[in-house]
Amino acid sequence: MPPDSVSRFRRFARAVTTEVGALDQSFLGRGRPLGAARVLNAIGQGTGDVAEIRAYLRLDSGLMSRLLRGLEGEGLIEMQPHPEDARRRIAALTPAGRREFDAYETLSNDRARALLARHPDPEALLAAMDMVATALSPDSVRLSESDPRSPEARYCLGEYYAELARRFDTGFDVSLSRDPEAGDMVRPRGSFLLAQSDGLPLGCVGLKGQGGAVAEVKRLWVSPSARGLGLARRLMAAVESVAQDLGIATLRLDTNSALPEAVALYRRSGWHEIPRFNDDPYPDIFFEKSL
Amino acid sequence: MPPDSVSRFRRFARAVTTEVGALDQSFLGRGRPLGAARVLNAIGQGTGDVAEIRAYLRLDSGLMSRLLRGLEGEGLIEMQPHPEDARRRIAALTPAGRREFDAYETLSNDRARALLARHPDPEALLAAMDMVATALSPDSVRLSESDPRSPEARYCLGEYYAELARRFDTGFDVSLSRDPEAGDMVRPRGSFLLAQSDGLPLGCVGLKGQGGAVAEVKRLWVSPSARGLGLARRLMAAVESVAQDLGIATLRLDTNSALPEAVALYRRSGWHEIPRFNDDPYPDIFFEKSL
DNA sequence: CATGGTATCTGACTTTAGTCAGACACTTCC
DNA sequence: GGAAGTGTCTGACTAAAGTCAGATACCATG
Repeated sequence: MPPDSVSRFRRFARAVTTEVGALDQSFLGRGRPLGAARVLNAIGQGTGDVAEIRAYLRLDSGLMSRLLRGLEGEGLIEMQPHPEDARRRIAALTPAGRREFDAYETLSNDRARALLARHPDPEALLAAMDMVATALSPDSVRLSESDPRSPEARYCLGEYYAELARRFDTGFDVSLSRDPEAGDMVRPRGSFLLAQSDGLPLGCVGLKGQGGAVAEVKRLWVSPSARGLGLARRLMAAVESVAQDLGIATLRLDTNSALPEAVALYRRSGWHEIPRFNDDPYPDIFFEKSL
Repeated sequence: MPPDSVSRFRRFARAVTTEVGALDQSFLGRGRPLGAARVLNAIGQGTGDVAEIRAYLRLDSGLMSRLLRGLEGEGLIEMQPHPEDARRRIAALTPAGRREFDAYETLSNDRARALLARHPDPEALLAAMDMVATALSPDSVRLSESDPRSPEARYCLGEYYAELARRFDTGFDVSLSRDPEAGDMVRPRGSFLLAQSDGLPLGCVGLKGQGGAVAEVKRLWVSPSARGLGLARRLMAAVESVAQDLGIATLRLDTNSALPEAVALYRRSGWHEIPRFNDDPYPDIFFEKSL
């Protein structure tokens, strides 16, 4: 059989099924059935809201109730009433529960580290995993406003600069570009938007304002593992809507013809070319859009 | 939290766990417990040898026996004695079993197709999946002798030519190169080795002989998704051992300095450079090794 | 404040998965 | 040919997972 798409996909499915099964096995080593371990993990990760966990793990209410009682009996969790709705309940880890949760985390993390360590090119493997994870859960990409100095934002900007350096024949040196002050990309003057899927930053865009009716769109970047999903378009639409919110009438941006996808996107979405409006050495095309 | 390696890995793990779970759910739709469905699928895929299936699915002999009886009772399989060992048994699908097996296959395949279809770049996604699958099961790469005209071999050669075309500034045209007759790479004159993991071809190498004491190593290729795992070295070691088997005393090969990894590998493994021994336009370095 | 809807709990189940010891027929090796 | 080992089957279990029909307490609405 030649390796057609479907059988390649299914080889992948077999490999990950084995891996997932092996992780489950290792979870059993802590003397607790898998169902209880999963609930404990969900509580440690998230809100502890019983209904939410139940929806996430797709558990019957009866089963859920019993599993919670089991964990409570072990002294790992404590149940509290929901502050706004006395029918609901919130589970919280006790110190012992936190220790047990950490032990499960360690199992997962060690497995991850071991697998990455024995691979010749961990960064390439992670990039592949990012792409697969994004493809498997494409609906989960969420946009949010963020401080441009947050770790996630810094990560995106770092990737953005690295990509510019690769794309420009002359390389790219941040210090030569007019690096906007982070304060210009924070409300009320501007904003900074992040696209994230399950915690992983996949893209960003900045809105740099000076308090006037004109602002600049900067730092539009989408991770290679998430390209083609329309994320850039979503980011641009979101940043325009934030700009309107801030009372901005005109948006500008500069870009480079070495980034043809970006240029095409701007043209498609109502931007028109204008003459150079700064003396930054890197851009060679300039756009404007009235809101 | 910045996206460190481990949390990227674990995002991937969450995404595939969800996907695996969803596929299991869809399998349940056929009114048969998962255990029985898995056994039926294993029988449809492979040999039907009970011991083999039991090892693959890690099932207790008692459980296995009951699951088989259940499938037999449904009229989906028939048990036959093993021709060489009367203790062992072989399971074979009945026509009804084949239909049921196909229904499960369709569920999996449709899922795969749907996911690939909604992705903007299916080939990139598949390459990522290949890399992940190979990383998750690195021990499973098996070398085997194959006909160079088999579909798997053709696939490898096609990838090999495409890669040469990318790597050479001048491009690469197979017809200009001295394309060996497939017959020269078949025993007794030569051989062709494939590296495969779970059915997916990951690499190849050819041994081209003319019946004399000198033969040529050709077409060494390793898939990008499996590089760095020492596969090229394994292929070269295997081809040398086949050559000894065939009574060949001296091996030669030609290559190009645009492929520095290959050149380094040859130097590391006991080959020494010799003068040009053909007038093929592409190679510019020539090696020899005595066995 | 009555009504319908919601979140969780309880008890009484069934099904599935997994374990273990022993039986049996066969193979392998001395 | 006998001893040790192997592959499968059987019966008797346990544990885990999942289902379902109330019960109970609470919320939202008119």
